[in-house]
Amino acid sequence: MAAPKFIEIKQHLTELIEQGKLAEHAKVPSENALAAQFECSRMTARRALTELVEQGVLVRSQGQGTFVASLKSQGSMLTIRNIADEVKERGRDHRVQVLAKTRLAADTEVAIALGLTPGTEVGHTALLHLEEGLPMQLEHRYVNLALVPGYLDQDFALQTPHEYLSQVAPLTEAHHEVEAVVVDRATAELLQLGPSEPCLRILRRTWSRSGAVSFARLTHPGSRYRLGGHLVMDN
Amino acid sequence: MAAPKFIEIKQHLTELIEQGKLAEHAKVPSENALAAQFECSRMTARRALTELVEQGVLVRSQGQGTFVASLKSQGSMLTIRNIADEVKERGRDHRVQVLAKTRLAADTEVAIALGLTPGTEVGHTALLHLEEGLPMQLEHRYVNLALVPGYLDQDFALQTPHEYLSQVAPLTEAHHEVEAVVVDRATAELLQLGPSEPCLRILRRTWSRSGAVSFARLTHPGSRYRLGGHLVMDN
DNA sequence: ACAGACAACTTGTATATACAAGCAAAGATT
DNA sequence: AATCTTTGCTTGTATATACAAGTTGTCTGT
Repeated sequence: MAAPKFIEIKQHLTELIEQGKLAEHAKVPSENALAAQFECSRMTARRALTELVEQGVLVRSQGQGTFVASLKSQGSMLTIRNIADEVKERGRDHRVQVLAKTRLAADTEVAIALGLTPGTEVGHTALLHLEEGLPMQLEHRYVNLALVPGYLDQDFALQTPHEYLSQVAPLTEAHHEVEAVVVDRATAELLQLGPSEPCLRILRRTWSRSGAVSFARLTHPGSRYRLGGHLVMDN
Repeated sequence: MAAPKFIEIKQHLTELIEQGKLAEHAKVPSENALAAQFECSRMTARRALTELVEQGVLVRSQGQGTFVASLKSQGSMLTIRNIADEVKERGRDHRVQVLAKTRLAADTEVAIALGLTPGTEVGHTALLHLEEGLPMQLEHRYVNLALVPGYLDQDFALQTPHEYLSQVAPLTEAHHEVEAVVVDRATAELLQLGPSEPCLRILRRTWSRSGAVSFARLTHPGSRYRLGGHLVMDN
């Protein structure tokens, strides 16, 4: 099945940039030129360009044109890391305790995050990730079983959800939010928090081609975890 | 002069959410309903909704509708944002209180962050950023005066450090870290925190061509601020 | 009471068209 | 040679229209 036209145009331009055929700061074909080339309307071409602008790939200016941006993004905030890999890169031991693995009816927050009707059954896992025997992440994850029917059959002590989902529903898009929170007593005990210790909470939704696959709540002890990010402008 | 219609619709919806007339997870009027209400085309209403979705204010699902996402303030990890712009994009008023503006000798942490010898004099500013009169960021910033001699001559009630530094030392690289922290009593009072409320702290170092320019500690009330990020993989 | 069909609603994608506003290049005038 | 005007290009905003795809509610038949 053919992708939408605006997706084709986005992919085309992204490939030109990746292959060096459109260098940084180079002028990109105009909306009219792309419309002619792809035999679509100017508004369809415009949508492709607008989305690439929002992704930081292009920049544009009324009257002047559209240009390849120079920003390249790196760092753990900008990619979706497998937590086992993060820990191993630090030369540390990673273990998982599987606390729960059930089907349950999606509440409103989970349903909206996954684009489902509230009450729809989803797969839910609760995992405690340990680094050198010390808890450093409590992961609650909700997965759309229509897209990943085998999710609850996996042994997540042996393979992280991220690893499994990467195989069966490769990531195409992610949205995440980071906040500082105070957690409930049970979570505080699981994570072995100090008194009044805050947590860093990451809400992460991921999509594959077929739709929203996973909604994860990742909770880290504030004293033992921080996120890093690194932006480089190549000028 | 009137704002574009799609901007009016965005502001209208943002106000409803802020005033509590549209609660978290509430259903938002449909594209057709908004088009009728604002006497515009469905595509214009759609553009307003689409942009609010991209800002993380709304979430939507084909066939189900459009819903209010989280009410927490959001920033972006993917770009280095000017906080005044973040606040204004939410249709909110941004003010700055200048708490301190001095030269001081860099301690070890600051010196390392800026690539200087401890004891070197740097420019230091302490600013309280307010959104609708409510504190939402305490900014401590240390700037290398060798690279930006005019830093302490600026009026940061009128122009944020980010805006000024963008002019005189354009950003080429940034590194940041995000953590959840408990702050000292003075900071808690400045930010008007609730009891035991944690904070989201962002440590941000930025470089221009000539070297490390700025080291900023940004502290946000955990109850009123979260960071968002959006990744798209073109596979 | 339940299941299936259908209608009505929603968002998603797309096209054609029009005018506004900004910018740059070319041509005309001084 | 310099300046001004005009033209042609660009992006920005907007509308009308159409069909696709997903969801929900209602109605009908069993």
